[in-house]
Amino acid sequence: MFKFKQLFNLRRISTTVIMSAYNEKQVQIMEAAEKLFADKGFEGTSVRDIAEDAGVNQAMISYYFGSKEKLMEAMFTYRGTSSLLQLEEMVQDKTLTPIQKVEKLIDRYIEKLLTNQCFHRVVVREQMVNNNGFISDKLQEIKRLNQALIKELIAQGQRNGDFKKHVDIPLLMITLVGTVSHLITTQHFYREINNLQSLTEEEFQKHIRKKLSHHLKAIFKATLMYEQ
Amino acid sequence: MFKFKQLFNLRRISTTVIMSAYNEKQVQIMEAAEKLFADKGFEGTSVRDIAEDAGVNQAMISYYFGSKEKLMEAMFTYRGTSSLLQLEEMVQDKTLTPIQKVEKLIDRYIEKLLTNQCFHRVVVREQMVNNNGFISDKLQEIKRLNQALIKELIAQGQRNGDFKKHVDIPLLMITLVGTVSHLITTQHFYREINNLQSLTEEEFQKHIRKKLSHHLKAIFKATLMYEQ
Amino acid sequence: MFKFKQLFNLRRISTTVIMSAYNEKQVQIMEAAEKLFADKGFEGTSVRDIAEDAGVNQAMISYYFGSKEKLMEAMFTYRGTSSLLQLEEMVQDKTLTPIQKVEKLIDRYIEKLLTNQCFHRVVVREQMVNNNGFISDKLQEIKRLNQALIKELIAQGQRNGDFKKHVDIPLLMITLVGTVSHLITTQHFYREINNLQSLTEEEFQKHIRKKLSHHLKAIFKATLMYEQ
Amino acid sequence: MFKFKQLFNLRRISTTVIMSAYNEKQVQIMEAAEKLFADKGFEGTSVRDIAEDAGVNQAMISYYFGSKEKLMEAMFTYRGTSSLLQLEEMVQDKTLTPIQKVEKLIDRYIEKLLTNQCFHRVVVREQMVNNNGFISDKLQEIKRLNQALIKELIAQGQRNGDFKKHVDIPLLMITLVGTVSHLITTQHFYREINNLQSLTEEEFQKHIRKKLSHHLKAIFKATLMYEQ
DNA sequence: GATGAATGAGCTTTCATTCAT
DNA sequence: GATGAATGAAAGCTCATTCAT
Repeated sequence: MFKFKQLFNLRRISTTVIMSAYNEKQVQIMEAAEKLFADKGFEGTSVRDIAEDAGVNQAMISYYFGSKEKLMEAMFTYRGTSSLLQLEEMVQDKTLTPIQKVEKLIDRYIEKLLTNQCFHRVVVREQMVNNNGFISDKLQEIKRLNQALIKELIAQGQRNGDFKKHVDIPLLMITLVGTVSHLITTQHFYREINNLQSLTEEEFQKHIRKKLSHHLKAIFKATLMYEQ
Repeated sequence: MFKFKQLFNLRRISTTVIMSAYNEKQVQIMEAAEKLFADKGFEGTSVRDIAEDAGVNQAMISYYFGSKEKLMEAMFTYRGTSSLLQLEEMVQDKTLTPIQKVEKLIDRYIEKLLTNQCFHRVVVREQMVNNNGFISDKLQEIKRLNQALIKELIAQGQRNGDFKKHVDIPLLMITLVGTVSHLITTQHFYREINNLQSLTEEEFQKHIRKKLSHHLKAIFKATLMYEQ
Repeated sequence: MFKFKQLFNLRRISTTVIMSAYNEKQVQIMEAAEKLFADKGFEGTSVRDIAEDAGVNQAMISYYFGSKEKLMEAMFTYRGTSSLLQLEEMVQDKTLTPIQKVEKLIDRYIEKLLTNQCFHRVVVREQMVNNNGFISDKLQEIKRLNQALIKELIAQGQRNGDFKKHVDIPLLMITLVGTVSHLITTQHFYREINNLQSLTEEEFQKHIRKKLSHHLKAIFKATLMYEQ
Repeated sequence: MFKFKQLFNLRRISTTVIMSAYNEKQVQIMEAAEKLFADKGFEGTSVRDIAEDAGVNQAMISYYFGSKEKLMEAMFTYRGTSSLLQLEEMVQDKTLTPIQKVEKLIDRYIEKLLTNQCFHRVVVREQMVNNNGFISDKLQEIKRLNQALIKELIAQGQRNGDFKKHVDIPLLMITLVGTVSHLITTQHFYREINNLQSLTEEEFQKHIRKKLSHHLKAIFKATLMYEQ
């Protein structure tokens, strides 16, 4: 019996290939689940639905993940690893000014959430639950780490005099995440209210990417920098 | 049989008081449901849970609302009525400057969401679903109306020269809603990451109210007004 | 919702009516379950089977008993109460000699097991499981009480000189129970091997009742009494 | 494919040694199954459980035995062979008196059941099922043969005047088997009720062996022999 | 008007077995 | 010969709803 064996393998990273800890079928299942959880929520999605969409047998979900719950956790392990903004090297990058770093951070963050909209919607649902065990822990870890790195990044700008001394970093983060997040989760309203139905899906995504980038950069600059 | 008779006509009793169309027991049920839907989602909450928490018979939910689904819709009718920011008179108020109106708007909005956190968490969950029928319609109507009023409000400031000409109002709205919303739905993380566990619940609520107000006003001013 | 409410009512005993703690439908279910558990074992019987045989909906079993497990426990509560041999008054009866009491005991015991063969087969299966929780406790309680009463009964015979001083009461009990029990559970072999297939079921039951009575009384007498 | 080839022919290798028709792995599986079937019953035991306890692959059980059902049958073939009390030579043994033979029979029987308690518990469960196909046949064959031999053995005593003429041999057999059987299957109750928890497992087994031997011999003597 | 009883449909999970190698 | 992967079937249970009073 296979069950859970390779799940805890470390991800081996070579120059080009990232060996996933999950095999093809598992990824297939997780991606079907992700889409459904995003649309209908965890409880609103049945294992039958997932199996059908993933084109696998219903029993295979238990076989590979143990339970629906564990499948969700696996999804967070799978996606969650890349939810860290991988800011470390950027924070230390000496070729960029703090303001360039902030701009890069904003674009990178928008990019990350927009290209993982399904998973992000799952996160939005799950982070509302107070004590979600494994998932809460995972999310808290990611949030804590991201905030620490951004704090350091802003501290650099404060040290060299580019940024104001007193900045409410936690709230600024919440505005960044909250703005992108809210637009992602309510984009159908945004589209309709602002009469953007004529755009193709692709154009629309490009549109909000650009708008968000400009808008958030302006907010960050206004918040962080002295008036010029 | 009683069913659904009076549900959809609000009876305006006097000039100022709107008597709810829902009787005591119905409100009881809706409030229990609201709390549970906020915590565990619509699908994650059983009619039995609601009945238990509301201290009523399980059959009574179908009896009073027709179905679990309809109960949710009733909740949106009940709460949704007051979700309109009631901005009309404020927009027309000639004793306030546009900038004062914006500040009042922000505080009113923060206040509204913070005092209706449970319902707001329900909204956050529900607005993610694309075609939610009645609920989507209700939400869209509210969003559309709110945006129109704010547009008019900002237009006043633009006309009298207080505000910049080119403002991305939709995105500014999304930042307002997204920031408050994200803080509400992830407050347990915010509290832990920023070491605010020592505060009482009440102190913590006061804390975020003040922080949000200051933070969002600064963002709005920076976005709307010319640098001085 | 009904669930488990009246299960813990005390059995009210009036002159003629014994109010069962279980309603008609519950008894119906328990009797269907008893038959099936006897034939196929607890694990070999599905809730579907029980529901079908009892002529009720599958969900009703959970509704009335909570679970399959709890149904079994209810069965032991229902039948177990009468598993006590109700010897108390007989033990104290001064109109009977000890030897008459022993004979009455044997007949009563044979009678009890033969008229409750299904339940008895369930007991035989269940008593093999070492720590069966509620059921083990129930069985132990019954066994302990029965043995205590028989000990007292035999002590009476020993005091008045009818019975031998040194009698292995526990083993004598095991012979009594084991003999009846083994014949009940293997009666189809007994019938075939001893060529009793021509008897009707009723005749056969009468046959073994008589045989057992005679056989066990002889053993008890030989074991308890001095040779004459 | 290998399947079932050699299962049903015992190869008599030398005059005294019977090489089992089952290979090491098969025996391993059967012994794990025996323990589990004894504890939890056939239906209560999953193929996975057996595979785990036997330290083999789950598929191997179907591979070696065809099915779970067939595994059980194989177990009866494996153990059942030795379930015959091998009385033939004893019955014909002219160096022993009938009474000695009966005593030897009792001890041998107690010994057999006590050293094969697991298998015996499986038998107790299975013999309750009315038409168990292969297993019923096997059991009936054993029971029939044993009873015939004992009949002959007792006939010897009757012929030489040691034993009474009218003895209910079938019931006497049932008392023998039933007593040992009932003690084996309810030994945990026996131990507790008679306060024997201080004994080690080994001491306890020795204890009941001795008690049973003495008790059953007394019963047989009283039943078979004239009072002296 | 209100509710205990009842239920069909659906849920997640485990089952024994077979397949492909 | 041996086994990891896979699966249809069935398990026990809970669901939202309706019925009968």
